[in-house]
Amino acid sequence: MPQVSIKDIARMLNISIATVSRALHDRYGVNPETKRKVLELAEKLNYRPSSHAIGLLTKRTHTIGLVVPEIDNQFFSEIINGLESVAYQQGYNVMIFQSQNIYEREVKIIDQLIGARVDGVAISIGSTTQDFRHLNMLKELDIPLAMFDRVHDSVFGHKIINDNFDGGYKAGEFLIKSGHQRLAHIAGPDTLKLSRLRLQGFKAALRDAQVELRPEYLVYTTFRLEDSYQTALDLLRLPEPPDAIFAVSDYVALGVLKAARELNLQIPRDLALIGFSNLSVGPLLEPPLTTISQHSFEMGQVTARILLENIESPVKDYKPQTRIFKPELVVRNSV
Amino acid sequence: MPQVSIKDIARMLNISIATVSRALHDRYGVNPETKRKVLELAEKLNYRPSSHAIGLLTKRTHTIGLVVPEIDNQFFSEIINGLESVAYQQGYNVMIFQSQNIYEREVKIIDQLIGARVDGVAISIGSTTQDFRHLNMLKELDIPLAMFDRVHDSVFGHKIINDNFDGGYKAGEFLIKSGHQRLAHIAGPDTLKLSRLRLQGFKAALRDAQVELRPEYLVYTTFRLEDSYQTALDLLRLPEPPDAIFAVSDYVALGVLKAARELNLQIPRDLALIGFSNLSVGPLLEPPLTTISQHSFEMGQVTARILLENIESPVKDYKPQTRIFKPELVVRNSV
DNA sequence: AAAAACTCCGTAAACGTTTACGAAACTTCT
DNA sequence: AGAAGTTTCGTAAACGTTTACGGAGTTTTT
Repeated sequence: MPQVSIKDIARMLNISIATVSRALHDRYGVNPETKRKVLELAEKLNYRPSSHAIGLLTKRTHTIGLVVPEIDNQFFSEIINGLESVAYQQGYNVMIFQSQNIYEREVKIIDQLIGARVDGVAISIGSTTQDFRHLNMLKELDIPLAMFDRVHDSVFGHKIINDNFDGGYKAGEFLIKSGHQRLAHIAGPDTLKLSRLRLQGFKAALRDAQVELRPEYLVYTTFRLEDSYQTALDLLRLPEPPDAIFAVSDYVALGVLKAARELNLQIPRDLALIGFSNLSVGPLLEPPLTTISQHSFEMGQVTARILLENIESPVKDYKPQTRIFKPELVVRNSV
Repeated sequence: MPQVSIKDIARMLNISIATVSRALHDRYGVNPETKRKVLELAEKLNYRPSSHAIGLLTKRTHTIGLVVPEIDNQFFSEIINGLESVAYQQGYNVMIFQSQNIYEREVKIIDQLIGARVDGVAISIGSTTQDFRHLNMLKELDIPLAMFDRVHDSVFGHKIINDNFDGGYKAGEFLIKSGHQRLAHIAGPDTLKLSRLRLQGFKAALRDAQVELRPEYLVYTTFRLEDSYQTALDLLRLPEPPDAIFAVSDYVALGVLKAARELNLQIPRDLALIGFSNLSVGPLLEPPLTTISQHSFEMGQVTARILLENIESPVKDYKPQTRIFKPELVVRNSV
């Protein structure tokens, strides 16, 4: 049998739908006997209220839409968990979508979220997105928006970000303090703001310590393992290779690790290595990977809090908030 | 300004909602001029159809609900990606939920999915779930159900599973073929069927090769890294330690790796190690991890296909299908 | 010039739910 | 016994959309 509605129950019990509704909601003024019958039948028929009907009527869905580039990325899945933990606690539920870094898909997802009349949207913008109209549309529709990690200045909404500059700085600083001079950086795509900032922070640390960054020691890669492995290999095969590498992410650092093993380089003896993100496998690598940690779970929590506060407060025109998280150096044995 | 409806557009243009609806859907019999005006205004006002209204009316949502224990688990996120790829292609979208292996949450999610009137449900059952009424309810409500990886016999629905017995068998067989005799197994919780099956397969391989499995070489652990590390440590500190370990998962194998390093054991010289799942970091470990691979992406695709076929076909009482995937040995250097 | 056909559009019902309003029926008070 | 209050319930509108049906107005046919 298909889904049962409040109408069906009313008909079967020969009462009105209003009474059924009241009984189900434990409202005042309904005969205990009637109520018992309603609840019993509802239970028996597996009645579940239609969120469509309720959403249509109340214009509230108690749902927030969450868009990430990809979920098979520990950083994002930790953020998701943080965000969900807060949302559930406040009686909201979370619809998760992946943009796969494909612009068209991101737009389509946003359209769907608008269509689903979610109460708010949290997003980490895909790397290929250049046009932000779909996001700014949310403001016009009075749908609160929170961006995390991958944000953009031209978009109206809350921003919860990492201080990537600071992370890069800390990485450079630590490598220098550990006695290294020939520092290299394997950077991420220049189109990504986080790549640029980590690089800038790194450069600033070298400048402050008056350490030179040789041009050939600054190389770029994508986040694919093959690429970072190849890039690292090229870097380490230079006539005069670096004695320390700051990798833009732990994933990339894994590529370096592989390349170093290939060349029979001992880490940290021959080469110091520091990553970024604090992957959970980090401590289990040989050697355990020194890295910059990003408070991902907490970022998710804060994103949810800011968004929910915005949703629950009746203010029409909200002031976007910005929260910046300072990354943290996690010292293990790779430096 | 808040969300615009078809009514608003009709009012502004002094036409009826029916005409607006027809114009938007490119239906026959609407004046090109009128149509132009409608489309223009809809575009200008960022009109998006309410999925609630449509869902209410048509009883179809083109949405499937996906429930996994956790997404920060590569196996599941690969399945999700496989499932999404097929679903999107067929014009469906996917709502992802995490049960966190908490029974109450799983029930609540199912209730929500019923309330949201999704067209179908795909689930990997949480490890703590003992009561399956919430899942069997789906059948009563004519909502197609597909279970993947963690299924249960008493639930009516499609089943897409791994042959975990075969995986365990292959692991044991390979270790023996590689010349090892003192084989150990670090098993997962006995409550999980996949743990029991991998163990049984492993045992069968030993039996077939007439290799003894010493009682002290069979130990249990959870999937937490700390636990598997400790368990491995205890195992390797036995007076006569094993010379080969089959770990119930790659995560657990990581714990073994750590323990082995702690004890200065060389892998594969002093100890052979084989995992299960084929984590993406596997090839980057030292040594690269031999493992049993599970075709996760493909499992997701098949789950989607079976579910969608069921959804699109008008058959009322469907026959549950079962698809069994054979895992595959991936030989690297840890054996 | 009337009939027929076609073009374009509006009316209304339906989906499932909540809730304001009001109306019976019953109980209590004076 | 009538007034007043209480308990219990039903009516109806609204949310946004699709679609069957029918009705004008216009064009074509005979």
